[in-house]
Amino acid sequence: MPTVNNSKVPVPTLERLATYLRYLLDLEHDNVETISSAEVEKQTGINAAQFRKDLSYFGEFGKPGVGYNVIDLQNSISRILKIDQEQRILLIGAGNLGSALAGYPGLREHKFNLVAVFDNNYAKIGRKMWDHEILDFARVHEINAQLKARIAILAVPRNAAQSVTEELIRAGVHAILNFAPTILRVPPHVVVRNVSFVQELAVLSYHLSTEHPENSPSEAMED
Amino acid sequence: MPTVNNSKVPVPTLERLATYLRYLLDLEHDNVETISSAEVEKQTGINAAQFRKDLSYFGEFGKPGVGYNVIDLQNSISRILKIDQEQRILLIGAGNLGSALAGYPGLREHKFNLVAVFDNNYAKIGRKMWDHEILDFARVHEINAQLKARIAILAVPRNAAQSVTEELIRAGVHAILNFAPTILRVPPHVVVRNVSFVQELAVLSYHLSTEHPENSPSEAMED
DNA sequence: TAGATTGTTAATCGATTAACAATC
DNA sequence: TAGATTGTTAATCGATTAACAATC
Repeated sequence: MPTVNNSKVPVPTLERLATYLRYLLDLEHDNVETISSAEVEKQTGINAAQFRKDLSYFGEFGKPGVGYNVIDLQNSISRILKIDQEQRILLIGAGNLGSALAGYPGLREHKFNLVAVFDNNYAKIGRKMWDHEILDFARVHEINAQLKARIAILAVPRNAAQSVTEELIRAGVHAILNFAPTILRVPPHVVVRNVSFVQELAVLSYHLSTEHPENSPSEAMED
Repeated sequence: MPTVNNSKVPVPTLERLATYLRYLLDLEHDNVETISSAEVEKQTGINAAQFRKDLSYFGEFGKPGVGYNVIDLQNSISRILKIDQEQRILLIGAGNLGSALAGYPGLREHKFNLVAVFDNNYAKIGRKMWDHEILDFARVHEINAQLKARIAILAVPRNAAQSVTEELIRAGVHAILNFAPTILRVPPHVVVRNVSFVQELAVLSYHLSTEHPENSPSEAMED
């Protein structure tokens, strides 16, 4: 996917940082104070050298002979990903998926702040979804001039996705999480991440069929 | 993510195959009969050699000097991904996300057949979600002995995810699409794909902050 | 035939991982 | 100090892409 990669940090590194953060929150919950990269490997399956390398793009966070302070590393990763501060988000599309996303508590927990919900369906505009009034997408430019959100979640039908994207960019959005099953064409300064359920299921389907001649229920867990 | 990769086909190739398929459906809709790899590159941004290489893992699908027949290639890719035939799917978790997924028409369109919905909440069991009665997850083994679904979609809270996964594997599931924000430990014959909204947003957030000093709305589309 | 485009080889690029000197 | 573990370099691995002979 031709997603912009202006920096030298590999995208897989960024994805893993989010994984580490989640894992560190678990460790904090279990009152673990310090963790070594070897322990990370044992518990997450991510190679210890990979973990250290990922962090090394951003600085030095551990103590040789000791490891990493769980809370400090949490804070460092949050700061790297810029999710230590509020990130305002627009949601476009108040259908089933939009509604599920708007109601997802994980957003708030990570300081993602859904500031407005838009749709173009007059049957929906003016109604409430969770605690958000559904706004007319035609007003997105005007409204985002105030809100200044830079991230949008796109949960619209595929045939609307490209035109909505272009309007969002005019309204000042720089980053789009796209749930529509289509490739968005965007200028180089805009970042897009695609989520496609059907694609994920197709990859699973491929693995199933090739690897499993027949039903073989198993009890063993690896590691 | 330590997802199983028993075959020699790169996972990115499989992901792109699903993308090509989507694109070919658009072409069919536009009554395009034949397409060249150069045209694919122009319209999807995926390198022409990449496209040909991806297909070459599975055979020869084009005619030198001519290109690829749109319909034939659709059928070939569907067969490769094994989505030319019905794939039965279990959905675990009848919350907001589960409901949105169950109502998603894209599943049916791609021959994914949601055959049962489970939850462990007695307030939900017995109710209807779309056209599915919500079943007691405690009965998954018994019920899937009949249904023989091999794919499950996991839309449960993170703290339930691991135990539900283990029960699913005992019930004969080999492939899991995991929406819970946690790393699942599975035996080697089980394939997992993770979807994490927060992770996606975190990657977007990183790119935003590093690349855009200030608001600069733009009208230009690339290409 | 001449022109176009494939399938595949080889070169390039980039990400992962092993190894180890530095250091707590 | 001795043991543990980091940060980083260098080696390995694998995926992407350019180039081109084969062929329609």
